Amino acid sequence: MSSNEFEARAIQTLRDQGYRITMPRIQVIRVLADAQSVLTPNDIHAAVLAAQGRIDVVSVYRILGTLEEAGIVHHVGLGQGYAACRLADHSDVGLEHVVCRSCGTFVELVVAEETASQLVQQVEAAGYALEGFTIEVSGLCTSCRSASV
Amino acid sequence: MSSNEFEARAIQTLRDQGYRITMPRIQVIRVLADAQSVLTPNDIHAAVLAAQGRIDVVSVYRILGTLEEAGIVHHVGLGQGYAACRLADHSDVGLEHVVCRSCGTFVELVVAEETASQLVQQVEAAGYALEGFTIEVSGLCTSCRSASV
DNA sequence: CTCGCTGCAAAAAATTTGCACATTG
DNA sequence: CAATGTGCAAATTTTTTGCAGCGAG
Repeated sequence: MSSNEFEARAIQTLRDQGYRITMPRIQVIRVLADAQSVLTPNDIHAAVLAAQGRIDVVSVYRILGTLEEAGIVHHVGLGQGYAACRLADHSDVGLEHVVCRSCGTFVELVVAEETASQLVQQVEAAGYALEGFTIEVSGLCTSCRSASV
Repeated sequence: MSSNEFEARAIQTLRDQGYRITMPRIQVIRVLADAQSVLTPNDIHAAVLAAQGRIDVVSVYRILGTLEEAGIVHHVGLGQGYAACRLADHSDVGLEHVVCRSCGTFVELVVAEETASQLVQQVEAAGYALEGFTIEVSGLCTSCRSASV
């Protein structure tokens, strides 16, 4: 999906859900559409200003909430919290958490050869009502790698 | 791994890496070991106090940093940031991000039938130096579900 | 005894809230 | 025009930093 397609789609989605189409919203959508990286509310605010736009940081927060609710953007990083590594070895592929949105309870799983859909089944079998599913892989991209940061 | 095992292992790990074993550190480890949910630094601080312990929030922050570095705890949620949903449909299994630790660049992938290890290969093929891999599944656990929160 | 770690104090940054005015539909 | 959304001001919360003293090894 191109940047323009994303913008058009996002606006349509907002409209469909009864939200108003306003300049601040368009500006935020545009910044996100063009972004090559994950942005913080602050980043977005700065980007709008840099593009000769005008917006308050507070509005950025509120708009992001709206966009998230409308399913237009993702909040990368489910939440902020620490969890003890209960599983002995997760040096290889990594670890997996099932986090309850309401109480924060989590379960750690080892997933190496299961597919995502199998994983979903397991989670549901464990009694969780699934709401979201995110896989975040962190590392260094090619350019940062060569810059040896 | 039981709560006690976790504590013992964590202390050994710290010792092995040349860190000192101090009361504040033990207290934080103990809270995390007993926790049934993901905790914020604030939560941890409160829990230590509730257990008749004594610690400063600032120390909690610093200790969490140490524990994370030592591989004893995980920081759930790779970071705070928003990303446009570029992929058309991710209503089902979810979406996946590859986020560069340094510049925040990300790539969104669709993963339904790939296994985690296959995914890792893909990521590496895309030029990323893999550092961490987290799958976070969010939903409602059984008890919150019945409480219909 | 020495260096690392902690507490205290304070600054800086991030996020939330209340309210009057502007704007969309 | 009516209701929604925004900006501004300010409070609140979260996180970071500097420094002197305590305590683990």
